[in-house]
Amino acid sequence: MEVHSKIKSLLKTRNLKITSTRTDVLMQLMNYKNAMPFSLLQKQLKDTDRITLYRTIKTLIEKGLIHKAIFNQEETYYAVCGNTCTHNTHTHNHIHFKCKKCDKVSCEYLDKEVEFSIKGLKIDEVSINVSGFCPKCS
Amino acid sequence: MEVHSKIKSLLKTRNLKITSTRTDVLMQLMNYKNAMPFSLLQKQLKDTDRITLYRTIKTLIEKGLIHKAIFNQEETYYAVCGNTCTHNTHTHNHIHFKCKKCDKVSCEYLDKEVEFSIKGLKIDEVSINVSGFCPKCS
DNA sequence: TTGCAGCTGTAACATTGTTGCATTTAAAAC
DNA sequence: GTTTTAAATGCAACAATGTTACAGCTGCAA
Repeated sequence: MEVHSKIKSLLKTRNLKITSTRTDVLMQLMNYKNAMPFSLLQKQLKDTDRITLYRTIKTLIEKGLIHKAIFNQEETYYAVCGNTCTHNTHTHNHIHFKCKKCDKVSCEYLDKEVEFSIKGLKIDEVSINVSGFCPKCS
Repeated sequence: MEVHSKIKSLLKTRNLKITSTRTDVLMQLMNYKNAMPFSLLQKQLKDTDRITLYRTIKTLIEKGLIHKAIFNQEETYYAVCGNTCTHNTHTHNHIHFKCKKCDKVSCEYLDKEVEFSIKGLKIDEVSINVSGFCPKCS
């Protein structure tokens, strides 16, 4: 399916109106090979109001269409979710990698889901962020 | 060794002057059984200037005496490091756990260090944050 | 084509954190 | 115990990031 139709269908299945901001955001994230920093998203969509952008992102996250990656308190990055995410389950068998040199953030998929068990604790969400050097920067 | 002397010695080994703010911060973190949210630290040390507190924390992190835990973009939590941390190596064979109900954040130590290998990437820092329910809240 | 729920833009505000600069203080040197 | 000074502190100003309230606009269903 062509990207634009795919976006429309994604929005429709979540009962979201097809607005230009939503389409633009999803388009940007889909075409960007890594997780996209907010500042870049804002730059690319410079005619879109900052607040609208925040609200759009919030909605898309809530509906399981995109997710965010944060390393410490640095800039927030966004990426589209796989098919497994819905409004109530963000299943992420992936982790986030950030290159310390070029700052690129990417989603890395793992063969097996990482499991933790710590006595006494009922764990239901795991977030793993690793940093190091990407192929280009090593 | 008594806590106050221990703090003095910790600061001395890092060539840090023994100031009341530094002593107070370390005292608070050492006496608090979990990782302490910044707001609480600020409340406990309400006579200390906010900026000084930020700078003190920054220094203590740089010297490997404390570390921070962040879940998404929520409040920052701080905890004292184990003996293995220095100014250039924050060795953490521990992960951070946040209870979704009571918001307590704790450091959980793992038997074995978690290792990741993803083809092409040179990984050198791993940060793992899990959330769920603590014994009291399950 | 019309009605309206819900999306958008503007303004105002809150929080978190940083920087510059003048003053104070820890602790080394005397 | 005094003096000295590099480092630490407190204040003011600022920047970034994000939220809320409200009036106006728009997607889309009837």
